[in-house]
Order: sequence, then C-alpha cells, then structure tokens
Amino acid sequence: MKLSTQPYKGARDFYPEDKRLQKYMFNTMRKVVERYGYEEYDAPILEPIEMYLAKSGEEIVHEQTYVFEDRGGRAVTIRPEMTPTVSRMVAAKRQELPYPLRWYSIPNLWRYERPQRGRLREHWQLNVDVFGLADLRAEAEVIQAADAILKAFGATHDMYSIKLNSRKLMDYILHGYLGLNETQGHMVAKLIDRMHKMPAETFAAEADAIFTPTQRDEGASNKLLGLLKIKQIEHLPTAIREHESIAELQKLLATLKEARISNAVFDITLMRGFDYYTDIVFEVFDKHPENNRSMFGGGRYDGLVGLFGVDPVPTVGFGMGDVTLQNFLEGHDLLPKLRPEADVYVVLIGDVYEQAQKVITELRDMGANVAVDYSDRKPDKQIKAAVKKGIHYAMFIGAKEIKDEQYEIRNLITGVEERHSTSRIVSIIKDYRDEDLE
RNA sequence: GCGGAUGUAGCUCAGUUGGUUAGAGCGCUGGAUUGUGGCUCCGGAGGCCGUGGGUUCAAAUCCCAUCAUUCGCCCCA
Repeated sequence: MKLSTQPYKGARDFYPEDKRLQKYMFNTMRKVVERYGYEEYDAPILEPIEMYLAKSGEEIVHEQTYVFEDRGGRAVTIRPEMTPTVSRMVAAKRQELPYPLRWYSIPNLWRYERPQRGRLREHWQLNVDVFGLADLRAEAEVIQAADAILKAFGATHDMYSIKLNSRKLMDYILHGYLGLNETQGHMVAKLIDRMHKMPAETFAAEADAIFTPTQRDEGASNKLLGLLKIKQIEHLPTAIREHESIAELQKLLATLKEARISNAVFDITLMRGFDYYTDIVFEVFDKHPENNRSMFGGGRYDGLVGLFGVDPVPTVGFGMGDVTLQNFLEGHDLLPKLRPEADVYVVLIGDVYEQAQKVITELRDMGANVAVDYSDRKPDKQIKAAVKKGIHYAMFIGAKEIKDEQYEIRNLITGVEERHSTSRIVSIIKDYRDEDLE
C-alpha cells in the first residue's frame, strides 16, 4: 500500500517558507505584547476531559474536540482552546501570583471539524489575558494590544474595525427590557449571533417564533428588531441608556479614542459564542470586501478561575488565530518578503574544500550565516541553487581567492560583484541583514 | 453531521460523440558553456488519468461506491 504524502486532514505541514512566515507572525506578536509587559507561559496540549465539561457549551466537547482514552483508561482531550488551561494555572497558584497578571501564550489548538477557509482542525492562537483587574482599564489595555499587533503588521484602521458590546447590556435587554425567560434569551442570543448570515425577513421570522403570543402582542418582537438596527448608543431608548453597562461602554470607547483607536464602535448585534463571557465583549472585523468576517475577539470572563474551587479572579482576554490572521494579512497585501536564514551561499570552485574551511569558519565566527555548496557541481549550478533558495549573496572560493585572501561576493539580486576580505564581506552581509529591521 | 463543486506529470491545465502508444506550458534534469545564475538553442526523465468495482469488443471519458481537496451550512476561536 502506498503511503499518502498528505498531512492529516485539517492540519498543515510547515515547509521552510511557511515556517518562516509563522516565525515572522509569532515574533511580531511577541514583540508587541511584551512591549505591554506581558509574560509568556505554556502548558500541556493534553487536558483531562473534565476541564471542558464544566464550561462553554456542550457542543465543543461532544462534537468538536479530540478525545481519546489513554493507557490508564482516562478520557483525555487535545485542548481546543487555551482559556480553561490558563484559568487552571492561575487557580492553582491563586494566592501567590503578583496581580495584576499579564500573561500570553501561542498554543497549538485542535478542533475536530470540517475544514474550510480560515478554519482548520489545527491552529495556533495568541492568547492575551489580564488577571486580577476588575476594571475597564484591563479591557482598554488588551484591546490596545490587539490593535497594536495589527498595526505592527502594517495594518491601518481602514482595514478593520473593532466592535464592542456588553453581555450585561444584552442580558438586561433580553430579560429586563423585553421580558424574555432564560431559554428564550439564550435562543435569541444565538439567533443574533447568526443575524448577518441570513436575510432580514428570515431573521425576523425566526425571532418572532421565539416570542410568546402575549409578548408579541406587547410588541416585544418589534422592539427587538428596532433595537438591533441601532448603531449609536445615543439612539437607544432612555430606559436602556440608564443601565450601568452603557456608561461603561461609553467610558471604554472614550478611553480607546484617547489611545487613538478610532475604529472602535459599539455594535449591539455582537454576541460571541462562548457562554463564559460576563461583561464587555469585543471582536475585530476584517473590512476587506472579499473577506468581510470576524477575525478574532475576546472579552471579560470573571467566572472561570473560580470553577477550580478558589475565589474568582476577574479576567479579560482575547485569542488571535494564526489562520484568520494570515488570511487578513494576505488579503491586504501585508505579508513581507521574508528572507532565508542563510546570509550567504558559498560556491566552491575547483578542489578547495579543505582549504576553504578556514575562511568559512571565520565568516561564521564573525556572525554570518553561511551555507556551503559541497556538491562539486559547476559554478552555474551552484549559483542557481543559491538563487532558488532566495539567498541574497553568493561568495566564490577558488584557488585564486584563497591565495589572495580576497573573495568574490556577488549580490544575486543586482548581479554586482566585488572582491573583499572576509571581515569586509561580513560587514556587507550584516548591513544588508539590518536593512529591513527598522 | 448535512449539501454543492473538483480529482489527468512536481505545478497550472488540455484531452473531440467512449476508439491505437495520454498532451501542452512552466518546473526538474543533462548538454551547448570544465571559474560564474537570469536570455537562447538542443536533448532527457517524469503518468496505475485519486482508489475500487461495474457497463462495453473497447473507459481518462459512461454508471456506482469510496477517499481526498475545496466552497457553503451547522457550530465557532
């Protein structure tokens, strides 16, 4: 039987060029969040299944999680998200950690589902969380960090928008204002979550079906439809505007505006799927016409740490997936041309392998990344290999060069060729390497 | 889990109403050119036509199944 060369369904192979891109994305994320003072942590990819039974809807456990039995008969899952894990870690050291905590991680996560654009079975996700701050300043900070990451990739505010809403507000609207019971509220919330994927009439009909005849007679259904059309906080009915969550949303929007985040907007239709959010939620949307979709989001989830039997710790965080981020960067043409690791490709001419060792070692000792072609092929073949690898410089070492201690170095982009000493060559290489690091 | 589309060379794809030995471009490789890439010219390798069954004198082509890829739904980071 012939073995397949395809990677497992929904998972990706990272060839060097792919890995280079991933390194670029992760490094950029790390650089930004560390600038905000976040510390990196990590944890096992396996967790006991109980971790996911306690929270966040059953769907994810029963249908979208990798579950298997270990040799000891324990049910084990491959983590589908990092939030429960990090909550567990915080709970374990609840009393000894220096709050507020600023933690981040870039875990590998798995979900058992049908792969499609922007959604694979395996992905990596930057998780950024603040623990121990029951204040909007935490929300403001993580949103700023998220915004700063996108800017670090070269994105501008016209490319995405940041939508904000409040779970507390929605709870009040659904139950207090519209008078729905818990089940109805849940159904309406799920429906609102899908609102933009269906025609307005379908939405209205499905919403209507959730209300009781009495509620419909009282106009609750029409009230809901009216509310969902409102784009500005100021246009909400007075009764709603007086709710405490409104002042918080306004305050957060004002803070973000001060921080020069001009593309943050209130969006009453923003729900987000997880049930564990307790207050502010936010989501970043790609505004590219062909990829108009949610990229990533987060919010406040004050209840998770407490599930581990310790006093609750207020928490705000977000998760940014690598697949959707990459789609975003590609769509807006923000991916840079990444350079290979090697600075220079050494072309050996003639039988100089032994004598060239000294020079090559010298280059490496001075900090150059040097790949050497040991194939004994003719120079043109060796040069072609260097070009194909995308290496910027080719260096020629032959009998003549070794004798003179002057080596030919060619810029493979411009074709310009010069003869220099090793130290001069290394400084040329380093100048080029630093060029793009502004 | 449900529905649609697509599987032919490493890649992108042709392939007539079913009819001999399955094609092109790019790429790969050797040479022209034994110390120098990109252009040009000449040669070469590379295919179980996704896989398994069926119909037929005859299948890349028609039918069924299956697997994979992909788009959407469900769900959701």
